[in-house]
Amino acid sequence: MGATKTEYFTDQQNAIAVIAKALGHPARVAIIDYLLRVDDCICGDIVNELPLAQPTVSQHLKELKNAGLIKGDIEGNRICYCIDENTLQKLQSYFTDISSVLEKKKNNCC
Amino acid sequence: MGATKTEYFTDQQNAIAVIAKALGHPARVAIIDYLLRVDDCICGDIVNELPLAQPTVSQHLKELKNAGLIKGDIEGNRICYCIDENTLQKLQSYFTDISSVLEKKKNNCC
DNA sequence: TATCTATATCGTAATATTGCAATATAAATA
DNA sequence: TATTTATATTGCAATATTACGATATAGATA
Repeated sequence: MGATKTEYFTDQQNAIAVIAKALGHPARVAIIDYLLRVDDCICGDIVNELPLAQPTVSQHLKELKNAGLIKGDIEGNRICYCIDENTLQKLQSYFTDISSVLEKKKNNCC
Repeated sequence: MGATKTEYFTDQQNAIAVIAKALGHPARVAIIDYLLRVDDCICGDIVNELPLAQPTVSQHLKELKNAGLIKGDIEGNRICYCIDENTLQKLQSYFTDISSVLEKKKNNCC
């Protein structure tokens, strides 16, 4: 018990859940926000932007990377992270689909 | 240690995280999918649609409700759940914002 | 009223997440 | 080469999540 039963759900459902889960922590939302604000990709100071210790930030970055939401290249001393637009696109089109279904339904029963 | 430090982040960041977290489990994505497929709001058999025990489904429904993603009315013996479009709208517009920022940036450095 | 049916809650075990100090790694620089 | 700087990894404690059996609740129905 305790572990998510991913094998019982569809690939699509699991894929959406993985991406959503990665965004399910304010620090990770803050990281995405920061990467959006920064010009180009000269990152390297994400740690200073967050109210968390360096290992904690590193861990959150790892999770965002595992979920495919960001990608990073080694650049000398530093790592340059930026948003992976493809993955965000996936989530966005999922919501677009939902919206269009809801649009057709127009059920106001609740 | 161990608890998320929500007080360190903005209301917006926390709000997005709460909604995303609720979608961060395939069973809950499956529930949303099911509510989208069902005509009207004559639910009442969500449990049979999922490969999980009834208390587990009930718990997932509670979390979706707490996050504002679904709403439910008591209808006699049953509870009629349906999607709360406003909350989904919030997430969707968040992604739309992100997309428009990315569109302007066009940074291909990673 | 007794029973059935649908859902919620409680209690608890298994597992996962969050956060950080300590330490490791590796490139840059003195 | 020694030091500095940026990031990752390890190890661990605190907390949260996931799942479900047992039980409670409450409307519907016999």
